[in-house]
Amino acid sequence: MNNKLQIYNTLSRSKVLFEPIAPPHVGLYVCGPTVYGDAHLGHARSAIAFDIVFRYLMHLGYKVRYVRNITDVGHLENDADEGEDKVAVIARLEKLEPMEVVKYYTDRYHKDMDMLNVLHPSIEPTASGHIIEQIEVVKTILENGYAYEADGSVYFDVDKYNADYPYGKLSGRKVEELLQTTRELAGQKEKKNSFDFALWKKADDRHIMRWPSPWSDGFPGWHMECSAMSVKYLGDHFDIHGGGMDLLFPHHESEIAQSNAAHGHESVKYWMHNNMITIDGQKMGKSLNNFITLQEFFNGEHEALQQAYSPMTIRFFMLQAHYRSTLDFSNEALYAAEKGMAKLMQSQQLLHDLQASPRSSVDIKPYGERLYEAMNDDFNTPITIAHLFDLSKLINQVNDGKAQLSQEDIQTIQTWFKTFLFDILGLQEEAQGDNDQLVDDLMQTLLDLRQQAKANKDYATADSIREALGKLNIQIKDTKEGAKWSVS
RNA sequence: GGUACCGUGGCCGAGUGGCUAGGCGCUGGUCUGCAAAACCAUGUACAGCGGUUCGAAUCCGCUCGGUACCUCCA
Repeated sequence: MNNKLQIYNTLSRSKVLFEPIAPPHVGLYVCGPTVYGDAHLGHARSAIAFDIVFRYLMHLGYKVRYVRNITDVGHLENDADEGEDKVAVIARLEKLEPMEVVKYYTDRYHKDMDMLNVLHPSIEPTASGHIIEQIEVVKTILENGYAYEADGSVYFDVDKYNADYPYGKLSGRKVEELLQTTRELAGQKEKKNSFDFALWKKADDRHIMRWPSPWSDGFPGWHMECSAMSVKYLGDHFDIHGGGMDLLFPHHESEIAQSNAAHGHESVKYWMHNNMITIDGQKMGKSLNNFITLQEFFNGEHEALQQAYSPMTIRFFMLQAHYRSTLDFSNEALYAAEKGMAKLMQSQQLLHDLQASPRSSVDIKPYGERLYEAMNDDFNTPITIAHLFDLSKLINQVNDGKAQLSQEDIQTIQTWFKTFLFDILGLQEEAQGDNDQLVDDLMQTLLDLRQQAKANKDYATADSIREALGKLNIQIKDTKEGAKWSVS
């Protein structure tokens, strides 16, 4: 087991050596989507970033339990109907049962993630399925004196908590400063302080999603589900908790507070946060209404898109930037990713029929070491990809007779591609359409015709065949071994 | 206003003191009937100003510009 993995811990704002609490087991919890709309590029970022973490940890030999929740209870909607649940708002608009909305978008989310080749988490708990667990945590926090009840709702007493534990340690905030900056929000009158947050909220009459509790018919507070479910499945002290940077405050900060208040200690050893996707320099997000859904990327149907981009192009695009950097969306960048990935895939395929030499003209060992170094450096996928491009160049040079590789080295490189490109980065060759025998035979017929035309120097016919196929997105390449075709 | 972060060649994007990042694009060459692909060649980029240092894109200060969080958001 490789023990050189460095992870950037948001808590310490530095890279630290990853040392699991109970090796070989690793507990990984990631904040999943709120299922009230289609997944967009930002959701993909988070899912892919932690898919890489999951995949690499498994590759290193750890036994990982990966928990990613589905938020189906919804959090408070502050602007419009106060105290109303996000999922409930949509449900009423569409005249559907809330759970119908939840099911619909959960299914679509799963489908999108499958297309992006994101592995399924080990456990995918829903907030609505863990109301009892959440109530238990609220009870414990009340018993420990860090919360108070007001008119059927329960609030976390930040002031009281802050006397015993530093509130704001994750996000670098201070309670005194929060006092001056917090705005007027729903339920303000019931709170002792503006920065107190709800652990349990009483539902008003119109609120359809509600559950009984010792305090009122209502629903759990914003941050409760992750605290309750992470601990339930990973224990009250686990390794990694991840999520988007926009969840840092108040969501994750409050989770830390809830852990201390409930268990007397923090639950999370390493906090990881992925950065945002930007569009025109601005965060792509639900609230700004500037998002492009994954389905729109896949079919190209959005005014900002010049073409469709395949799921693997999206994935490759993401991985060419480090997960902690913002990544700016543009057609040019996506196009570059598409071309770059095709190049990698092609040289990887070339490996299979590469001419081996008695001995290699280069020492390939350093290439492999660099691949691991890159991944060990806080999952630096852009560097990993850069090294794969170096290998790609080497392969092409061998193919051109400008370098030599032994059979043994060719096999080693094949293993590296399988391990890093496919297993760890999770890329896959795009489906070549319905590639059945009939298509193969038809294509061979066409290529034979074109070859005959070429032999007769009837280039007009040869080119017209190529052009006609080009319009069907079929590319012809003349190689030493004859013409080859591929679907883009 | 508070907190955190960023500003790299045409585009995207690594890199935190000295060693070619990488991809895409552009241009020229090799190959090809022509293409495509590939290979070879090609860009003295680090917001500005000052400082530390033998040496800074990289450290420090200031200025300018931008973003995120402080409200649900991946």
